[in-house]
Amino acid sequence: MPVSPAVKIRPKSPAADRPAQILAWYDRHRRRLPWRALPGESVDPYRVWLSEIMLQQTTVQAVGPYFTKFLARWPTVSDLGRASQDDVLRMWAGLGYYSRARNLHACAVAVLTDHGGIFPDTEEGLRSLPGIGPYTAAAIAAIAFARQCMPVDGNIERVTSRLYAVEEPLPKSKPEIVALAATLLGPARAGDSAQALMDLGSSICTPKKPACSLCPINDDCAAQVRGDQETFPRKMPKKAGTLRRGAAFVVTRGDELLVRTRAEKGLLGGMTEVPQSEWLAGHEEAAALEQAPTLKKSTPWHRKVGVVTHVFTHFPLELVVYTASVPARIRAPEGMRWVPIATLDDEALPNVMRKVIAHGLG
DNA sequence: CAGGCGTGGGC
DNA sequence: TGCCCAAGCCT
Repeated sequence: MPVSPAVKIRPKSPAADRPAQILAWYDRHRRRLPWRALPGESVDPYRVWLSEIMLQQTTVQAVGPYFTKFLARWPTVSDLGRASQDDVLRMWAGLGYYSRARNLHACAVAVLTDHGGIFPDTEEGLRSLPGIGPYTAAAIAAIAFARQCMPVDGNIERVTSRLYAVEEPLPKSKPEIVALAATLLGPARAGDSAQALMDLGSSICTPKKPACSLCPINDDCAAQVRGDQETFPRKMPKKAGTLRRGAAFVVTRGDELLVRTRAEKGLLGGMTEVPQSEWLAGHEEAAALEQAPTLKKSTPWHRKVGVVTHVFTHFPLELVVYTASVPARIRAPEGMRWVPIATLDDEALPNVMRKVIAHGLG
């Protein structure tokens, strides 16, 4: 008996079955990650929270070692709440977006002092804590507490916008995408539904060259049917930042280096740096040199050949590096301190400063 | 509410 | 190389 045409064109996954299709795929292809409980294992809200904060705008690969380090040093949220912010910043150094580390510590303190060391178990309660926004609150509520929430991150935005071919560009389309993503939530297993979409987005429904042939809901995807799935999600063009320049001063006193701590808020807040000029778009090197630390009457500065470049999210940076070596009797100027070069790894040094120091000492 | 806020990897 | 991107939040 010949196969009827109707059989060939019937979708294999009607829209109503999407949540089940997605969960079935997840049960076969889920990633095993350090912060994920295995099937049947109890979920630790602390681990879920810690991983979600670290994963904000950060790749799984980068987070791995940091998550392990944090968990070993502070096994519970109460342990973290009793730590000093400086210890937390030092442990976070290199991971970027340092306000996350400050908020992480503030959140642990709040959970310890205001909630007896127990995380709130609702989306609303979580949302009130520092560093926990709409996405993270929904993610923790769903994954750690089985609440019926669908967090919407970059992955889920992409999957959803392709599935429904959402034409409106982000960020205006965000509310629409959030509403559409919620339809992918099954009647149970909310946390698995969310993590399934994230895994799907990271491994199959990728920004470039998505592997649609492997997707469990490919024949149900509006963009895939049209063939322009790579163009989703639509986004508003972002404007580029202006190049800023400055001068950094690498001053040694024997085997010690002169450093200071940045202001608590703003760019690289609370992190360690070498003394340096302001970073300005209309930078003039002579003026920058006037902002060198005052050490003795005529410190002989040596300008290192070349520049250190660094690209922040919103502007590129070029730093020229001056070095000086001063005698042992020279004291650190107001607000600065000497630290042994051998212990620099223990400082809260952002990567841009590690580049500067390497350039200056090299 | 648009812009500030790090870093590393992929192409 | 230069650009885009990666489990966003805060103001």
